[in-house]
Amino acid sequence: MMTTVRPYARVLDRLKSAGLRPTRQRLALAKLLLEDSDRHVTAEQLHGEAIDAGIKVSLATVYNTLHQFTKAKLLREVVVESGRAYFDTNTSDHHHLLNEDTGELSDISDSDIQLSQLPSPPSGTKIDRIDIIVRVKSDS
Amino acid sequence: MMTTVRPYARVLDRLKSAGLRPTRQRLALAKLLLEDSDRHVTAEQLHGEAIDAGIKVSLATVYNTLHQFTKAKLLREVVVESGRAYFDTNTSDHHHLLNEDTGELSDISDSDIQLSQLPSPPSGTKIDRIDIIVRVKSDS
DNA sequence: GTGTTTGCAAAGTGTTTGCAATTTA
DNA sequence: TAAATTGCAAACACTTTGCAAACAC
Repeated sequence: MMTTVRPYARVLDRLKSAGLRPTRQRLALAKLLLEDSDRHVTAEQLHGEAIDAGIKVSLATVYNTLHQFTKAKLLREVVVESGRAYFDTNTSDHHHLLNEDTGELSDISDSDIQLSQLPSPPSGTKIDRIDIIVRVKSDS
Repeated sequence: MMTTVRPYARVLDRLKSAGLRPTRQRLALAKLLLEDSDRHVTAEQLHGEAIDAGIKVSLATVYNTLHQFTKAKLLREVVVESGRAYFDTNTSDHHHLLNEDTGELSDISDSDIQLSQLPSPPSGTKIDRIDIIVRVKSDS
């Protein structure tokens, strides 16, 4: 019992400290998402998982929730292709490897990639974030 | 006269060597696109420019043409946000700087950014391309 | 109770497709 | 004239929105 209660409490605290009311749907989605630390999901995928898990939630709410979580820094949005939004449960500094054949997206830890030279940002601006996507394909 | 004929011929040759029939629409779009070397356009933008220039072309044809040009390596697609495709007239190795406040996208030359360490691609795959997007915002 | 959140369906993007009419070589 | 290309409208995938009902505090 403890083993199920503890992660639930952890998720609840994370929602609370993000200023998000721990509603039934948000808690359930947060549990699905935040329990694992290296997930890349689309809204559609997460909705499917929630339904499979017996959670009654609409796709619109999944979208809204994903954006609220992103704004609260519980998630990060990754843009790899136009027309589909991926959300990453790993919010620490890191980059991505995309298999163009399979569409599979995986993390590259910040320490596995080194930028030794950077342009200086135009005056009046500062660097918000640097996204690196290493696109690979079958070498056959 | 010469000054207008020459770029037209250049564009015509580029279409021909890409194996694309130089139709009226393709020639016109190619002229709009390929004359300048650092453009980032959306289909909608280019369609607007074509109409303004008095070229009769449909949005569907603009989309088709952009994709044909991309396949023929006359353009390169840049993914900066989900839900909108940008096409870059600069097909050489380079990266991008995105102003998140204005949406403005500009080039970073390959020599202004140095990757000193890279992960090795998973076995059976090879690196196709590395996309780096430096996202900046107002520092106020 | 009061303000927030939800679900639904409807509307909104941006993009692609099917097919008859047109154009090109 | 044969094959490729075009335009249109309709279909598409993904995402957002408006609003009444349900819920959390």
